[in-house]
Amino acid sequence: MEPKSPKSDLPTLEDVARAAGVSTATVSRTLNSPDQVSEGTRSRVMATVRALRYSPNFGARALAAKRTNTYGAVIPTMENAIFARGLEAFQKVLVANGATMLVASSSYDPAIEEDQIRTMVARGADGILLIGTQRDPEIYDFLKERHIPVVIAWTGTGVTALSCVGFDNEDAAGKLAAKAIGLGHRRIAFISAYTRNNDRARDRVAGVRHALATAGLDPCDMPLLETKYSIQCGRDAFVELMHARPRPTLVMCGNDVLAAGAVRAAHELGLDVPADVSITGFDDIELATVISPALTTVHVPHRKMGGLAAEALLAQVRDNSAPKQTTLETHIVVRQSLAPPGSRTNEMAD
Amino acid sequence: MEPKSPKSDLPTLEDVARAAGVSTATVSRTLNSPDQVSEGTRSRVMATVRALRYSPNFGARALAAKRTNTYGAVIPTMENAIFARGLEAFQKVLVANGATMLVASSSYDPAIEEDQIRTMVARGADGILLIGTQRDPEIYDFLKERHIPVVIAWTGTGVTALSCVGFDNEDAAGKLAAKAIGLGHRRIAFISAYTRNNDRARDRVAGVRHALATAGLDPCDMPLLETKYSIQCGRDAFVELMHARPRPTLVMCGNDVLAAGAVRAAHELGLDVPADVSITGFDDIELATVISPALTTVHVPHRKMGGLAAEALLAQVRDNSAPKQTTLETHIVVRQSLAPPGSRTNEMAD
DNA sequence: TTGTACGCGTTATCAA
DNA sequence: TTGATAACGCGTACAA
Repeated sequence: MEPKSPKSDLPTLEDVARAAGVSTATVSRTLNSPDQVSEGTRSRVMATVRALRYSPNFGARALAAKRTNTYGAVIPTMENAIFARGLEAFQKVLVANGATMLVASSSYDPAIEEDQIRTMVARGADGILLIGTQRDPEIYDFLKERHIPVVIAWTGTGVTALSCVGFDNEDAAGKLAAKAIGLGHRRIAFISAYTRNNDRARDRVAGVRHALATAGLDPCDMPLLETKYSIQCGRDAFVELMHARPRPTLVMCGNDVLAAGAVRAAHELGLDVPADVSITGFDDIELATVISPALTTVHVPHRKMGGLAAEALLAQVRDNSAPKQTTLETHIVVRQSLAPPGSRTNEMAD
Repeated sequence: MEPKSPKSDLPTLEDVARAAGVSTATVSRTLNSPDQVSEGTRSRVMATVRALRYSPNFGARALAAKRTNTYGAVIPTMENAIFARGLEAFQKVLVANGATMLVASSSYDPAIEEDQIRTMVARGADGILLIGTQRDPEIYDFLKERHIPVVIAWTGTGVTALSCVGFDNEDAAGKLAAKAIGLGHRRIAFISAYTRNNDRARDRVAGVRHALATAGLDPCDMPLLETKYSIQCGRDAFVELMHARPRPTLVMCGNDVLAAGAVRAAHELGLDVPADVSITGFDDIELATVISPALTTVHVPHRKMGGLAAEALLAQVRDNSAPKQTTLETHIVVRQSLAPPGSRTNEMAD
């Protein structure tokens, strides 16, 4: 072993202080609360800072200030457009406020997620963004014990002591189902993401069932398939559901990705969408607009959610403000994939 | 000001040491290099660590060890599937090695990117992942001066002193163009992402031009439109290109997103793809398989790139190994959007 | 407005 | 194998 990491020879606060002919305290103040320093010294110090290309040492700063200005985000995966969007917005707000983002993904695995959360804490995250409420309660105690503010996104229900910014998955899915029922659909099938560790997915199923019951239909009659998050899986599930006789007139999907797979499968089976079978999605990602027919789906304000989550977290950390629950509105986006059952219209849709 | 952030009352190394009846040094060793500690004390210390729910203080650790085990990734945007994939893989490898990822996005803005890079450094990143080579040379000096290893991804050309893991954008685009020319295409147009701060985009254009020249065609004749990264922009660009007479028989796109927009525009114009006009993409993201016709495109191993980038960075930081250039292979994925020109079974073109 | 001086929680060197 | 103890670089009462 030799020079190792000669990260040394970098100027320190003291170097700057000496060069500028002031104390380290003054340099520190100049950097952190400029208005406590007189115009003259301030500019002199700043000049020296630039001249020496000084940059504060992160560890030292964190140690002394007990704050890292770093926030963690633990999400299922970045490869899902809805989280990518949310994260991007989360990060932008953070940066706009001089903070930085740590990211970890859990692959929807609760054990990994817990690990990642602990890692975030160990890495000195000042606050943490989590997706959904579904996890071992112990982890919440852990976070509380360490006074780490948390904001939960993508779910707006069932959260009390924590900040959250989300929407009502159940209600949104229910409204879409109600609309379809109003159109005349009775035989409705559902393709869902795995509900085991996913409260959002579960809520969406529940919403549809509720709508069914409200319409006097038996929710238990609804064929339901759970599967992984991928186009291919949506495709396979759709094929399987189409074996039922009589066939469903509508296949609702827990998200747009599954719905895209369903649409493809329909084409492969020689079925016209929506003439032979209607399909709906959820999320309203770009994908929904690109396939044909374009998906009727539920629009979820992912970016807004990410941005608000960051603001909520920052408020808790910087202003020590209380946790706040925010519920955002969703709305149904009507496109071509949903039509009344058995409606073989000609393809001149708008 | 009041209690602020009572992040106190957390156990420290010293607390553990006292409780376990050993010195702080021993506790530290137990945690960081267990094999330097005897079996007996080790288990005793570990027990106390668990009992006290001790977790090392990040700032203190970073200050003393001069290392954060944190790596930064500065990318154009997470909302682009290719970067999301790469990042996900990058992060996974990092986690597998006990490290954590910081993320910042630049929105393709060089000034913002530079800022983010500096922030990463200020946040104590041990190494940094950058996309492409295109940036102010000064920033490289800055990084070198601070001994921060860098790995550049998405480009495999023109890098010498730094680690990189990428592929030959020019060559890949050239091969696809050559294939199309072989199919008989002569009037080829190109829709590119803005090339101004994007070496990948520029290389792809260059590759096509080169293929044209090789085939005895004049590269300057190729209509070229630069636009933003979005389906809508791809759509608009395509419409504009189709005003030319004679029309191009093939519109190549710098990426799959633009190509998806082009395909949509073709439909809107009543043009059949590929009978009336062929379209190609680049990247091979899921989108390419979902639209119809599915895109003939260039497959780029985004995940592999991200994973290798992490390994390269870790190697440089932990083993102080030398920068390494890695070039990955791409290949053409043949789907339905590219066919010989005028291959409409019957009917004449205007 | 500025300076002094201490403490923050670890790591790592050196002895024992 | 273990223990003292000196850095590490900065923030911040407190004093001037």
